Amino acid sequence: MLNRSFVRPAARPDWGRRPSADSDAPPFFAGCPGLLVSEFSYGRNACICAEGDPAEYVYQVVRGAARSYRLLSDGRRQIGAFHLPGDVFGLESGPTHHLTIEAIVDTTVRIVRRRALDAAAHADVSVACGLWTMTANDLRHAEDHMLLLGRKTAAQRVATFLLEMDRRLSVAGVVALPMGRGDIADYLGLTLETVSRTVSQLHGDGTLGLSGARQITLRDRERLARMDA
Amino acid sequence: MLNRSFVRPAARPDWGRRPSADSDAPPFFAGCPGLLVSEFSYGRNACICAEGDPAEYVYQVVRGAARSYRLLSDGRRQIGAFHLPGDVFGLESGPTHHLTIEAIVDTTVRIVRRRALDAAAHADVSVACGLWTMTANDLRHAEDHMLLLGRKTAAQRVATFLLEMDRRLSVAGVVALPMGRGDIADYLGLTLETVSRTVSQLHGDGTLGLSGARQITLRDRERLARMDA
DNA sequence: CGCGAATTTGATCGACATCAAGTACCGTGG
DNA sequence: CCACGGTACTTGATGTCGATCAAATTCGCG
Repeated sequence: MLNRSFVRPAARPDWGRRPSADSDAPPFFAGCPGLLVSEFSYGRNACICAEGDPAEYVYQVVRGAARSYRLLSDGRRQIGAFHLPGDVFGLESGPTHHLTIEAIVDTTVRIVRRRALDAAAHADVSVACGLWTMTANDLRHAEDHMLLLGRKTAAQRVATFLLEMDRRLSVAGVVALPMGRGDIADYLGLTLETVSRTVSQLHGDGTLGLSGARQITLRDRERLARMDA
Repeated sequence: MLNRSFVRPAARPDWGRRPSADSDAPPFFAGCPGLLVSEFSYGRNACICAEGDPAEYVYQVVRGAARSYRLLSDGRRQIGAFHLPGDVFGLESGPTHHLTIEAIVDTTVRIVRRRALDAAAHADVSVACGLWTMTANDLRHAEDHMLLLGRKTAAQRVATFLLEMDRRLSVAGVVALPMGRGDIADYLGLTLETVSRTVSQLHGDGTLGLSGARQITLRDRERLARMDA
């Protein structure tokens, strides 16, 4: 039943802390005066926050990527979302995190205290609406993903995934995936072998170009979109 | 591929409109002065709102039940949630609905205008937080459901479903399901035959008591919870 | 009571999982 | 720069769970 190597979340690393600095990622709650933002880095596979932890911080990816997931008792894992540069994650309405979140590669994030954000929301309704909108966007993504997990075929899942990553991180027509086949499989509710086979097939029929397993060129977005249904 | 009869959403019925009245369901945004609440009824399988519609109203179930879902182009359907008495649904942060919502049985809802709610949220931060919290609760449910759809076995899905319905609508130890096997299947990402077989098996081994297909007694919640993993 | 819809049950099929090698890739150290 | 080792990925053979196809039954309701 265990379909992956089971890496227990590591303790939060202390290295990498550095003073807040400007960067090229989009602003994090710009226009909120007095919101203290700091930067923090995590090594590959480091745990950023665990299910059940008090939700003390909200995060924004500056560089790198993260995965958030839930586990079944036997280790089966469902990744609910990938967080890429610019994305905000770890935002909760309640007191604790519902998902475990780990860095996929070496990752730098900005963080703000949840309490500070609450205060800003109370002072300014537009901040409160911003928080609501971010959660609503996450909900919309989850709704789309439920349709994928419940009803799409393996080929459709992979096509949807590639189009999503193309939209979110393609540069010069090339998608440079930060995550491996195992993470993709746990995101799509498949096994890594099925993901690999499906990608190979799309490569074989010319829909994809590959330069290494993680450098993918979408040669036929039309066809991918048609598969997606 | 079509795994269900395909009923196109009916037009919103006009019958059933009645003056706002107190009822036994929990209060709908209690403590918001000047929020005009009215009541509205829908027949079995009537469409309450469709994907893409402007999100003009927010709803609360008074009596009955509703399903919200998305469709693939070939008619495969994924139900994201069931809405039972007391539940608020159709709440959007953006301008349009993302899911189609239909009455499962004859259903009465309370409605408030989305604009009125926005106004109340701007006047009172606690209302804004309440809206955020409701969306966050929906998100949590969706996260749980992604784990179910992506990684649980058929038996685990049915067990999870029965425990959810037990929690949400059991009266005197009996769960009276408003929805049929087809709706359950589209909620759990299975076929109706698989749902039926799994329920039959749980009945056979004494875990469930049945009085008609939709009157279910959970005789062994412990076992269901253990199956659920 | 009788009709149509919902549900159950049975037989078979197929998509994806599992088990099992083999191969490519990448970082490290010689 | 290349050899090495480990991890990630690919590919192949086989198995299985749930889907599909196809009848019975049963249920709910007029």
